[in-house]
Amino acid sequence: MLGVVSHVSRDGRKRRNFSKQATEILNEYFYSHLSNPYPSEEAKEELAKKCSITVSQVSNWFGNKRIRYKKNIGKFQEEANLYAAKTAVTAAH
Amino acid sequence: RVPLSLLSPRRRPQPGLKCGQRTRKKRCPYTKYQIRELEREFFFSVYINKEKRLQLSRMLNLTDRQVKIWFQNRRMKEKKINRDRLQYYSANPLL
DNA sequence: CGGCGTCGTAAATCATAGAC
DNA sequence: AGTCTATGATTTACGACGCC
Repeated sequence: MLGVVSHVSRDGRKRRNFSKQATEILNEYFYSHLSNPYPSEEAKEELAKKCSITVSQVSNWFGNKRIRYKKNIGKFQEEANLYAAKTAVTAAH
Repeated sequence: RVPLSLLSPRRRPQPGLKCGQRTRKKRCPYTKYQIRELEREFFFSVYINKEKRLQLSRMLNLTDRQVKIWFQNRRMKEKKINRDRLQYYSANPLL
């Protein structure tokens, strides 16, 4: 469709999966706010900065994550436990 | 009724879907032809008047509402493109 | 009030990067 | 090297709110 930022933007750069650190940060937020995984605009901006991605990309990531998590909680159980444990540790100290 | 936007920054997601009926229509991708014509009209004007909207919807086999919503979405897409462009350039000042 | 505006989102779908 | 699946982005369709 019309131009847009995705696969190939003007200088032929292709879409890449996000870095492991970025995904880590996003998942930490998601699983520590599992009862309401809807970051405010400000939170999105902060996440975007920390992850070196755009605010739109943060929104896309949460949109995808929410729906995919909801549709198959079982598949994400291991991941959920991992980040739950992680945030518990960091919160304890 | 207190606006949800005041309860917490910006609205909750919840469709609510009050007890009645009105099941949400499943997303139906438009054809290349439909999109070409919608884009053509959008290029002419990003706001479409009722008359042209009715005419377009008849021509493309879409409802009046679908055309209205398509234009709303298309305008939002335009904004997003510009927002992303700005973020891109501010992250890469040399370009 | 009614209609159309934006904003944020759900859900389906698209495109393809990457894992196997 | 070719199949797939996971993942990021885009496309329809709305609900909630605003304005006139």
